[in-house]
Amino acid sequence: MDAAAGLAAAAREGTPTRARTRAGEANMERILDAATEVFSAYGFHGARIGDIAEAAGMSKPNLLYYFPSKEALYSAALAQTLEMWVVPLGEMDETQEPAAAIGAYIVRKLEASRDKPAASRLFAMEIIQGAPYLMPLLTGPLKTMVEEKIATMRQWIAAGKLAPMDPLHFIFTIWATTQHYADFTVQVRALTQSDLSNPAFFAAARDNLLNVLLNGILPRP
Amino acid sequence: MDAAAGLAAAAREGTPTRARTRAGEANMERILDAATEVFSAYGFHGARIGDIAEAAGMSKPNLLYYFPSKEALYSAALAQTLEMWVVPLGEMDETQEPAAAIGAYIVRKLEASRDKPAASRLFAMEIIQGAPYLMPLLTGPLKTMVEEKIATMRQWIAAGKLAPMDPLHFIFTIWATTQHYADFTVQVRALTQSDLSNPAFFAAARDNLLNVLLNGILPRP
DNA sequence: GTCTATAAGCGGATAGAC
DNA sequence: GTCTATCCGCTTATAGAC
Repeated sequence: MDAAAGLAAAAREGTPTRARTRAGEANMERILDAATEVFSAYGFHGARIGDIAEAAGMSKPNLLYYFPSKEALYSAALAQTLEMWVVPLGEMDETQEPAAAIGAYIVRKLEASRDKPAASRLFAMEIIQGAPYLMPLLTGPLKTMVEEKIATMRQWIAAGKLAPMDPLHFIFTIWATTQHYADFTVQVRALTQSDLSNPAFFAAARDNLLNVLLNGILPRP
Repeated sequence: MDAAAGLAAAAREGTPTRARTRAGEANMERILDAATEVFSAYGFHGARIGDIAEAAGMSKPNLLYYFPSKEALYSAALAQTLEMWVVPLGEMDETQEPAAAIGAYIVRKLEASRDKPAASRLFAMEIIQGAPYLMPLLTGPLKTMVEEKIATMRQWIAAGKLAPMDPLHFIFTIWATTQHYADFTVQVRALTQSDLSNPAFFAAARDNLLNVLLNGILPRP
């Protein structure tokens, strides 16, 4: 979707890189993956450039050859994360049936929590810490997109396809519940000895969410 | 409730303090409040003892007179936070009607997000970072308590007072949705220009949650 | 109990050889 | 492009006067 792609692209702006060779690109990818992992686990200040370099299999100065500073690296890791975060929302539109559209969105978000948990945690930490890097994107493109989706849900309600409810708070409810499994994995694991990477657990989480959330908003027959 | 009090008390263990005078106690409280604020905003590593001291209105060495190290201070702030986190869960028991009991729990948690948002964020950061301090409490007392509440919900389901569902995932759903308003305040504010401290916004969030979550689990008439 | 001054160590970033 | 060696600033924690 356009808005989502634009949002992610906007986040990438102002991130000076290096080296356009094939090996260089591969290195940058390894660095970004390592950075996502380490930043999400220790926060911006707690993360050590040396740890990221080690995880990426290179020396500290070599990492700094590709990304000029810790801030630039953090910013780049966040930008990569954003894409995963907003694209699924863009896929929901008013031509679909609400139960199918919202159900698909919930499942996509839950899959994202399963497949890229560190990215979800990185995003969560950035927001918790006040969104120093992402704030312009929240108040700009993300807001526009959310308003679009609220309008879609209002149409569904007007058409009697959804029970009357507050679409904005319902979007928060979807975000909160699906991201919880990634952001609070450690707590989930402590209480269940399992997580989304276990197919049976994933299915149970998915069924609970579809069941509770869709039952909560579909009109009573 | 006993389990909840025990949990919070356990978290306080091993936190050597100082000074038992009245003024000393007041200072320690001011320090803990400041610490909760600063640690939740910057993370453990990002937080500066100097900033906490300033926010508490005293010098850095004086703060270190009350708490022997940054770690001890962090640990103490977390312990204070835990109480707020677990006590409401303990209040839910099988003598109540499920809709009333669960509804009351949701509202209590949402009030906690409104009244102590920094504490919620501190807890979230600790979990996201792997729960280095709280892990023993998660696998021990918290787990016991959650299992108790799951049993309660199973009784309600067996009695036909709740639709068949997965109580554990439903508890995650409640935690996720209520804490979202504290942990992601910055995003919520960016999208709505409001937050839980605004009574109308609080009412809208509460009504959405009660509506969606309770509709989702009450048996169809 | 509270302060000033300072010690000690760590981590981001750079210089410069290869 | 990648490394070793090093600089410099910043922050925790302590010493010791008041």
